[in-house]
Amino acid sequence: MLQRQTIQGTLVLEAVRALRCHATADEIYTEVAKTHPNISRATVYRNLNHLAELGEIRKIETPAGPDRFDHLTDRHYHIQCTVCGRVFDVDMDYMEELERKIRDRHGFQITGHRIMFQGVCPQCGASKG
Amino acid sequence: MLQRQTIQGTLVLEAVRALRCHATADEIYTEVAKTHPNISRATVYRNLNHLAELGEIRKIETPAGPDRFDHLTDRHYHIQCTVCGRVFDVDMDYMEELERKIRDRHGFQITGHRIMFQGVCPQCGASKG
DNA sequence: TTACCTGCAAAGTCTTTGCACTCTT
DNA sequence: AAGAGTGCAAAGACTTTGCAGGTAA
Repeated sequence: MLQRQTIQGTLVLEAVRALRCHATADEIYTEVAKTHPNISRATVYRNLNHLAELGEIRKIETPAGPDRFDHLTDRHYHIQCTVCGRVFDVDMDYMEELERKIRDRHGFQITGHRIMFQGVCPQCGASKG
Repeated sequence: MLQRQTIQGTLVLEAVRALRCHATADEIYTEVAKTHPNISRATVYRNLNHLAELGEIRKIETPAGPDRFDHLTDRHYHIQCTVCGRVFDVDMDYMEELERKIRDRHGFQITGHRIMFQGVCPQCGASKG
């Protein structure tokens, strides 16, 4: 159950941190494969999921496209560019009070919430005119 | 380009409205197949996407599991039960002002946002004790 | 008639899993 | 040793797409 120290696991974690900007599993695979060409995608996925469970990284399920992985583990919101697909952090406080409201109104035990903004990033907006 | 009136398209729309509670494509397929057994999943998917583009229904991409389709087309938020996977509407006003904040702070053209709460629904919470 | 729509099957995308082998501990 | 981790390939879940024929307008 406990994480065993492996080269692959270390490289995956380093890659998530190095790529910073919410990389996909495939991007992480490509990054790691640069120095460790024999690694398999399955190992990358397994390590990403494992690290996410341990809280070392955070998995971001995007509405469209593959999941992304964040080196920041505090709760925060994201915005995804509908043109290039990249995901960015949003500068906004986490609104815990929303969860209280829902818990009181509906009979739910709330474990969290996520907000994903959609829009066009400055770069893609500029390139189109 | 314009929607042509077909039996399949009509049935799909009716099924989304009849099922109400955020059905998956597969649930809609099953529902329609009851009266029209020869329909194919591809046709269901095509009609769902088409109807969503036309604004007749709304597609809800869930963080985990298949997309769901909502007969309500106004903007609102959702909560997904992490046990049974069902999606429910949240009784909370749409917060347009959030988008303004982001637009001003980051250089994004915002087209929308979605909030998905996670939790355990009353039913699943009760059944576990 | 036209070109959109359908059903079928195949393919596509993203992720997980079974298996035998290899490592860390 | 023991069993978690690995690589490979296959499968899995969900969705889209190519094609030939059907059908609404």
